[in-house]
Amino acid sequence: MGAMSRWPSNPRGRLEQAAMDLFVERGYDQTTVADIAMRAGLTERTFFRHFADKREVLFYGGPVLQDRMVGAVEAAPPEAAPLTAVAAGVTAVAPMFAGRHAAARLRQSIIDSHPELQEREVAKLAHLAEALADALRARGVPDPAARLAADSGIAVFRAAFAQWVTSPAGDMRPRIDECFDEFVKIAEAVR
Amino acid sequence: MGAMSRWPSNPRGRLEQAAMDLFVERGYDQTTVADIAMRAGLTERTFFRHFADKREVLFYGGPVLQDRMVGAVEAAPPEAAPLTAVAAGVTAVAPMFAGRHAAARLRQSIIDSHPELQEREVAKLAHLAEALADALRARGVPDPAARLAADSGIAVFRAAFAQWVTSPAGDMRPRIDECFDEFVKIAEAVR
DNA sequence: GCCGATGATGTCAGTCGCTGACATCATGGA
DNA sequence: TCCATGATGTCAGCGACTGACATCATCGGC
Repeated sequence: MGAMSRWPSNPRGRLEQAAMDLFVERGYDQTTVADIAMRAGLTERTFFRHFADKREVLFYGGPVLQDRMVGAVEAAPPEAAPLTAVAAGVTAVAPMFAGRHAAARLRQSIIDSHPELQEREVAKLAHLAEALADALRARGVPDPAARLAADSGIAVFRAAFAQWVTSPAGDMRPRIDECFDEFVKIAEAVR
Repeated sequence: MGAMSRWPSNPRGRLEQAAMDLFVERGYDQTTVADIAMRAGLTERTFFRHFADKREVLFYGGPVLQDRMVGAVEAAPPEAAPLTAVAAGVTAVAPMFAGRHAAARLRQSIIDSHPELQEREVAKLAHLAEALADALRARGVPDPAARLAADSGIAVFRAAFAQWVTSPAGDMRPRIDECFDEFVKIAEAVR
């Protein structure tokens, strides 16, 4: 096993850092993978052993977020309504952003600077929605309700995140609650 | 429905058709852009003059759909609630799928066969959602409501489309209405 | 009917993302 | 000590994509 994260090693972290730095310094498409690897003291080939492609270096936190969110949905009481379970999933993830406001902001500015990265971001969110929908189906929620509830949860998350990053630092939780309330109001106002 | 254009020209259509054929015959990543161009009687360079990249050849109908949907939102009565306006946009687009069930099904099976294409598809939907949100903001709907209502509309559209393609041929309109009702029920059940 | 402008296409060369195959090297356990 | 293992380096190559320039067809003006 022994994957120690001492200083000289931790190649993955070094690659992530080098990539972020270079993307900020020169921009995403003025940075080659070879550049990133060189700054991290590694080779291009090694980069691709740690990340599936150039974009992925910015999205490595994804799986953790997904596991947490899906776990909270699975842990919700069986009698909870679909959207209630999804809301539990979304709020369960809020603490993961504590103290990361500056980093999230920087990361988001990079993503917003290049369509290729935005594409990957929405793909990650779609994947997350799919995992949420699967968790709901496992709770007995049929389609299309499962898909709709999952996509609704992601919509709330996206809106809350957007509010959170563009505001001065603070907790993400109240933003989620606000957006969730707003979401319900919008849906009810249609009557 | 063939409408396979006449012999002379219409290079874009020929490229689209050649790409579809080859993707079905050999699969997406066993098909090079040079293959597509050759079958269409053109060169690789010409392919990239008509489509921004290899994926785009499958997504050329996007802008039309978006214009129609956004137009319907803009045309909705000013006093209509955000989600009502969005619903008008989504339903306005249903007729565009009439008589295209088989084609849509084929296209979807190709997209589902490769992550790169799924990524592009959700990116297109995200772009559509953004356009919808802009139309709502132009109607005076503030954030995060505009974003939430737009994403909700896209969620309904996705769910309705998924129901429609996986069912025997028929009109898409009732699917949209069903999914919209289901969506409202889900949102209300949270109380 | 000729002629030059315009736009679409072909040709060529090159960069970069990404992969397979194989060599090297450090580490740790038998 | 030795060798199994995993991480890294090296090399060759494919395919997506782009810029630059040449060619060619078409068409309006003369």
